[in-house]
Amino acid sequence: MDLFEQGMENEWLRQLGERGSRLTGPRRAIVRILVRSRRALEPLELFDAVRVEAPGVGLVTVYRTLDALEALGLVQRIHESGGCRRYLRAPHGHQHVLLCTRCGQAELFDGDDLEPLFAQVAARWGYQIEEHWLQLFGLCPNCRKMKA
Amino acid sequence: MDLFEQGMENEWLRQLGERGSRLTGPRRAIVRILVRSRRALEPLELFDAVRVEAPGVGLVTVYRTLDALEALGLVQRIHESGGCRRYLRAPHGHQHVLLCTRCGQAELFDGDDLEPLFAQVAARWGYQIEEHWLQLFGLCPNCRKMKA
DNA sequence: ATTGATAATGAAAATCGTTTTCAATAATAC
DNA sequence: GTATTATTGAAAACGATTTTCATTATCAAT
Repeated sequence: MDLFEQGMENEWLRQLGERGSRLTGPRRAIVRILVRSRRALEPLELFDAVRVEAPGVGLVTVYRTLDALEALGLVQRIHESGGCRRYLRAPHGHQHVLLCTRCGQAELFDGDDLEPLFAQVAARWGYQIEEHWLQLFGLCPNCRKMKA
Repeated sequence: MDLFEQGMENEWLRQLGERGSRLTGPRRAIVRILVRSRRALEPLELFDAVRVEAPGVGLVTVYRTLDALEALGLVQRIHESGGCRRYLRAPHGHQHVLLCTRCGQAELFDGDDLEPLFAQVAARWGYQIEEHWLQLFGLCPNCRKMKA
């Protein structure tokens, strides 16, 4: 049923292992939750979720595992006006993040190619563009109904 | 010479006053620095800069003034991978932020109209888009030379 | 399977940036 | 000028994250 998540979980563990990390119980539990979450999660939320299945895990390990996954580019910090501490699986290629401001649900959408805009800005300001961030905020279909 | 900054400074003070805030020495000093800075500044950096001209000002007042200016939409927190604590004068309309990753210099560029992209995403995901957030990172002309 | 080297762990303490509290001060309306 | 009351700076409190360290568990080599 959740073949997609299962596959991603295995891939993340593989990449962790390849990097020389040991595949411990806490790490497996943390990856398992992250891969399956439809929302971006704060370290403490993730900690709570992990402890349901793996009661012994410490908050410090959650922080350390998030760092490792971020270093591998598997997970990304999400920036919001209220604070920037939630993490989400990282977008690939031209994907960008779309967040529901009410329930926090997150989507990764394949955005337009923004290169023309970058070229234009680069020409105007003389900058050499290295990176860009685009994020959209709105109401998901469910929350739109709720609100109506 | 710096008529532009001077004008902006007066405008910010006017808006603070209109909101019912008192025009105190510390506030004037903080606004003066912010309006003239070509870089986004952390509260502590701003504090240091302010204290050169107004030695008595406390760090707490810097925080409180930044909050007030942010509430008025005059100043905006800048998001970066290394942390999200620097503040910059806020973009207007379709303006977005362009940051030099080396020296921290910031530009506000008039970006393309991104509405078509939003409409496309809204249609595909059923979201009602409320807000968007675009930032570019790169090397400014000066830092490009330095590096070469 | 057993072992040994060492990466990873959890708990406690330390640290960092920011916010709260509070008595003293200063800006504004009268 | 004077009274009112927002603003101030210093100290203490705070929450999130990081560091430290002794113990435990993974994994490679036997």
